[in-house]
Amino acid sequence: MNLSLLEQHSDFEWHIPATGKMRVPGIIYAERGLLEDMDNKVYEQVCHVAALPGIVSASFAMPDAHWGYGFPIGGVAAFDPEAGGVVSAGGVGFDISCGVRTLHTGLVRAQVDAVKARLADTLFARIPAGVGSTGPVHLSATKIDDMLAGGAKWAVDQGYGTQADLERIEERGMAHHAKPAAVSPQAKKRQRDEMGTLGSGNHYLEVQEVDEIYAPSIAEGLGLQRGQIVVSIHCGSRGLGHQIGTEFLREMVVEAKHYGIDLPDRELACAPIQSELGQRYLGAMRAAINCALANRQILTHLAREAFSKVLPQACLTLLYDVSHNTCKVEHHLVDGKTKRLFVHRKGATRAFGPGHPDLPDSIRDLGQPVLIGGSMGTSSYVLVGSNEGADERAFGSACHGAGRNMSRTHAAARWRGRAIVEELASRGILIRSPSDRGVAEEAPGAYKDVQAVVDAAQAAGLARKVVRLVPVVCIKG
DNA sequence: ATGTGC
Repeated sequence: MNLSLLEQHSDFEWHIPATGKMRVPGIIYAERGLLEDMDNKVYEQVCHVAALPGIVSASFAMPDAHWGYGFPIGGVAAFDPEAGGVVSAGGVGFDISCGVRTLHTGLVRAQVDAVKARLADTLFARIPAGVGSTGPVHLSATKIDDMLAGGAKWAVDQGYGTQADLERIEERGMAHHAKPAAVSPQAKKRQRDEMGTLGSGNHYLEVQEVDEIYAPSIAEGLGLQRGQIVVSIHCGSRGLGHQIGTEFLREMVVEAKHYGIDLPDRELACAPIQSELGQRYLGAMRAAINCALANRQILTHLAREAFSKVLPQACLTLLYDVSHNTCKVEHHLVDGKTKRLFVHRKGATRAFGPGHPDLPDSIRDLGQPVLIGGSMGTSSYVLVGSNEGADERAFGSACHGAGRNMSRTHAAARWRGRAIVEELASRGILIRSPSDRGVAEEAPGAYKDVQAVVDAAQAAGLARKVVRLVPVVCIKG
């Protein structure tokens, strides 16, 4: 990115003044090195989002931002329905409610090392992974509607997990005001056999060791100690979310001119929040959020079954589950007034600070866990939201992962999946994946340095580092 | 991300 286009406000905050059709400024949180490596497309996309109707405060980008469809991945934007604000399918992303959950296991590293290969093989046999993978659950048309309305709560009611799990999921495991009727038959059909599957791309189930502690008292409060083993699951709403994104994007492009919206880029197709189309998309998107929450809940059940075969002393309890592709209704302070806003986070994590009323009682004083998935073979991090006084950054948001810095095509041409698996195995990290090409596309070298991203997020005041996690076993989609 | 590509 051309830094001469930006106004530097601090080492970690850069502004794009509102010019031309921009209604608000752009704000990018990153240090100089990350910014220099960012595609100029991120700059263009932040500016385009700033031109959408009803946007408030600023168009934000997180330190892991990269070029996405319409909105940058790592983008945050909030819209006021009272001021003609819009909802955008491209602002949520295709993989609606893609997210990460992390589970305690009660195990330490030595216990896993003793059975590591068997654990990897058992998880790989149990966890459906890859393009078009199907799962152990098959849903009739009416059952699908129950799932779309009930989310992880529905999954727990079906026997996949416990009530205690629900406490540690955003919105207690269920998005309200989901409208299964707004989801097309085609989207439902695609999802019938895909519940409890990882999918492909950057999705994974990883066994990790807590390797470093940065904030001892918060780590203790979250139940995290050095040497402990945790499990993280990264996946989303599979074919259903993708189908909903595709269909509404098409409809929003066609309808935009009827609503009098001048699109800076057709990929930013959107509809007024208060319009019929906007409301229908929100209902379908919330159903997809419930699909993703139910999916991660069923995968948790499968992981528990796999652990029980190899390490029966393990007890998998949920630390937290956070979605990073969403549009949510939240109340935030804008120009001294509390407003009801529709906050789009695309490749960005909610990061509420300590004391927020939406956090579970048991961890409210610590702040919301922010789960940052690293690239394959590198570290992941647990952060917590921070309250930087009244000056809440980006509506309480933080980064979501390392962020790509190379296209999938480029990565697949440069690396061989098998060589990467062997190299990681030599370092004690066991990868199991159905796809060599998929592994090559996810080569660690195709991603930004996750440590630089997390350090920038902390320095910018978006969130606070708590622990680092290193991979032991990775089931890769 | 995706029964991967209008």
